[in-house]
Amino acid sequence: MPSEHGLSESLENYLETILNLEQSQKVARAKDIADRLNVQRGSVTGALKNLSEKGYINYAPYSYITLTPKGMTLAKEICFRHSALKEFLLKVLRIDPVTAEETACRMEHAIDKKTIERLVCFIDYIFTCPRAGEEWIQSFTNYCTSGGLNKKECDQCIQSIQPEP
Amino acid sequence: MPSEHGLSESLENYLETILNLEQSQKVARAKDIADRLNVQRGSVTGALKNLSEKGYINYAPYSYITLTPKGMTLAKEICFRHSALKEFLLKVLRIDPVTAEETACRMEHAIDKKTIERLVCFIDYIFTCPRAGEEWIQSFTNYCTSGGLNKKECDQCIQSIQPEP
DNA sequence: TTTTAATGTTAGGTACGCCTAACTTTATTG
DNA sequence: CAATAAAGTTAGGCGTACCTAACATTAAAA
Repeated sequence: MPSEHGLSESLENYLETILNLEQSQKVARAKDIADRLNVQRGSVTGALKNLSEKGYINYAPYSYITLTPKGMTLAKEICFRHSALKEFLLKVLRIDPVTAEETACRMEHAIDKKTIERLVCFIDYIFTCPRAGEEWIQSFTNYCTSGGLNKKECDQCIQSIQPEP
Repeated sequence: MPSEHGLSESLENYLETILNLEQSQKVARAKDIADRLNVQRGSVTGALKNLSEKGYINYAPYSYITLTPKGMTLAKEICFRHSALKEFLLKVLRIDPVTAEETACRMEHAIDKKTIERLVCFIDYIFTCPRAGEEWIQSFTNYCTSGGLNKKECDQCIQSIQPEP
């Protein structure tokens, strides 16, 4: 079992896609799942049967697909991991949107609950703590490109975050 | 192809293990690879053939295994991803060592070059920038457990990082 | 409503990555 | 140097996750 709950990366992706489709369209159709996951329609059927057997979706041939409560819970969890990772990549590391999306898509299956919660908290901390924040991240991107910091700029920087008297 | 170079997660793990064994022992023996990856000896042979065909290792039946230059480069890259991720989990997020190791092991196959470089730079920045640093991370762990910051403490905190006059 | 198009399913095939069990080769040691 | 142990290989099997192509069903259009 690749992940904590025992679903393969592939099945996690199906579940996630089903939730996304339920939200944007009203129903998840096999064709749309196939399109989003870049697989053939035939492949979807097998995955759906598998998810159904494991109790994550309600599935009957030729009928609509819905998530069971269990499936919904897990699907939301996966989506949450995805968006948390993407937010970190985008807003903290300032990775370009395309790479951020792709990377989040892969990493979401590898990260455990404890770590994702910690990561979310960290993002929160960065944008709450006055020692960090938006400009601090901006300074990070400068640090990355122009390589390094210098004492004078640092002193000025610290002055600039003094609390109002 | 799961990763940028086209090796599966499984084969990446073999390559990484071979490098680790080359470094600790002098040679990588199939038995040791099997032990480290928790697979049977028979499974190793197949993987070695595969890696050999793809040009990552020198392999002949019943002889020692060595990395080709190409294999060495990639193996080092994988190890680098592993250690960078682990460092982030340990020193920044302050995840416990066991979880950090396990999570790094999984995430190392999902993260791309651009992102890992950025992450390394970010860790660097955190421990270089006077607005961040060790105590800032410590304060993060407090933030996580006791939930939140308050203005007074924040003001004091900022005072405490004033540059020497 | 009947034809046609779109969608969904089935069946058979491939590749991967593991397993076990039998066998071969190499190493150890009495 | 032979007997035995350890390590490596092979062969056959299983589950996953795809594919294609043919077929079934449902939906849309004439």
